Amino acid sequence: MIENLCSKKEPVKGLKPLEDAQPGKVIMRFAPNPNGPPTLGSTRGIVVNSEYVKMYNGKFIIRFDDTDPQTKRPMLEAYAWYLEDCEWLGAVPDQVVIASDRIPLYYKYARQLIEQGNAYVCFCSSEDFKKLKDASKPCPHRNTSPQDNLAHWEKMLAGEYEAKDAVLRLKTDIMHKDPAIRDYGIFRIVKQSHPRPEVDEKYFVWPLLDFEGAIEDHELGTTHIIRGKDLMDSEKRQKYIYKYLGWQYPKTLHWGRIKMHEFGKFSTSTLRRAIEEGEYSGWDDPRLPTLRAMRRRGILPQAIRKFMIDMGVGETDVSISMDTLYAENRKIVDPIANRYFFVWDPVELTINDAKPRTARPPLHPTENKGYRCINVGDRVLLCKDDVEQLTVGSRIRLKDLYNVEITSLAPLQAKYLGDEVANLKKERMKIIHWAPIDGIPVKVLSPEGEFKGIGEKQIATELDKVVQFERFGFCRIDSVGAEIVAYFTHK
RNA sequence: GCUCCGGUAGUGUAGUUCGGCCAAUCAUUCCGGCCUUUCGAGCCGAAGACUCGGGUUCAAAUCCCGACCGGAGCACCA
Repeated sequence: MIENLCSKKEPVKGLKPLEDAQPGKVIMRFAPNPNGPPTLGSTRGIVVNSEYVKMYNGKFIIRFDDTDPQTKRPMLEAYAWYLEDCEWLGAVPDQVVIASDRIPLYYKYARQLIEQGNAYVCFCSSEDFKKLKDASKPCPHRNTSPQDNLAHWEKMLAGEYEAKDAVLRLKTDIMHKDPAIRDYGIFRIVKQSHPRPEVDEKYFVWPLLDFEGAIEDHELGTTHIIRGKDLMDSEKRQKYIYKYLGWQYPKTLHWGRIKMHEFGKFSTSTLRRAIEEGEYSGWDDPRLPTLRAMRRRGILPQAIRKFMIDMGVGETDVSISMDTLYAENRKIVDPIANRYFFVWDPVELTINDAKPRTARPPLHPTENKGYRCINVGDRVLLCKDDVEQLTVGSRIRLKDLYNVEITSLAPLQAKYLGDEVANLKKERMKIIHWAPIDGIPVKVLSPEGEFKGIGEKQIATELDKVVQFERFGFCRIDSVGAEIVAYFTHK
């Protein structure tokens, strides 16, 4: 009873239940065109689809919709990138399908539709057809007999027509009130080789998305489709195919556009060009919204999953800030990241009367993870930013070392003031971090540019881990050598 | 031009299906305070929204109509 009263108010966490979802029977797919690496945008499709499949103990399929060798030409490496990134995200597919391997299957159904009189080969120019279509008028080829259409189709397949000479259209309803639905094209001629060597120049006739997707969704047994709002019309179009073939259409869900504040509009093709021109270092340049870049920067897959799942499936277009993703990541990373000193734009400070000693700052302020050891003589390095705040007489605390008082600015010198930590606040002493003069050079690559400086030698033990450079931010240690390269994660 | 979809705080999101329990959820952001040998974390507090106008109703964020705003489709792209 009491539970009843309280339950109504409880907010539903996670994804909402799927309509008509039978546990164990749900089949969903993520269908990218591998014409570039996965980005944060694609990630939504990977995470949400795979999460639903997990919820219902179903089957998750990745299907490469790579049926355009020309305009949105697939990139050979990207097939593997998608699989890698899916695995990283904890969304290992139960099945992988490549559309360009299954062209004969599409031909089979095309033939069936032609024989039924539900598809016809159209020789209109696209402009002419559009005019007729917009006026709800059938084109002259609409009434061609199935026999003749079949003959034309065979010629298409044999390469006897050139690109743009002919297309195969589905007969829908030329009077349909929505012009987007009327007799749309399902196959066109593209005489260009496919990037996959297995396919290469095998085909002259390629299916268009609505056809390829419709056939595959049925063949794969897809029960639920989640796709962008921009493909809402696809459902209306594809239902004609399903009707003609006597199939049952999957349940659909749509989401709006997702845009990240920090990344303006970008398309895979413009990014690709910018990379080729050297504007970016590669697809994992920390300034890019690709998953590879996120991974390199130390954004953890769990954070991305949570971020995407919390966003849910809404038809509203969303424009979201990376801060939210960073907040999720910080929650995960903060308790496990070891702390280190990294001094950018270093300036040397000499403590005239200092005795050598070994500083032992904790690896973590709250977790009991041990200490790091830094040997200090009579000189340390400070950040230029901090030094600029100093005047002769400034008293500062060198974090986890000792207190000093500035005695000279140029050269920068100080005198030892004691180890006492109790009165720092009372004396309003600023606590600043430092680095040993024999530290290791560190370069940090961040979306805002590069930071160069010196860090503790022990950072070299953290390869591939996310650490926190105190008073700087979290970073992933990318490579270790004479110089350490780190990728900035977030504050 | 034709067609479709959406509009809850700065940003996401819950609630909209089957009107009342919504003076509206949660998170993030921002601000204030506490704590802390990091400008991190933690703790406490505060601010902040139903696009507008009509209608139906005892009662509307929720239903209807209109306007406005935003997005999308009408490709031989995906």
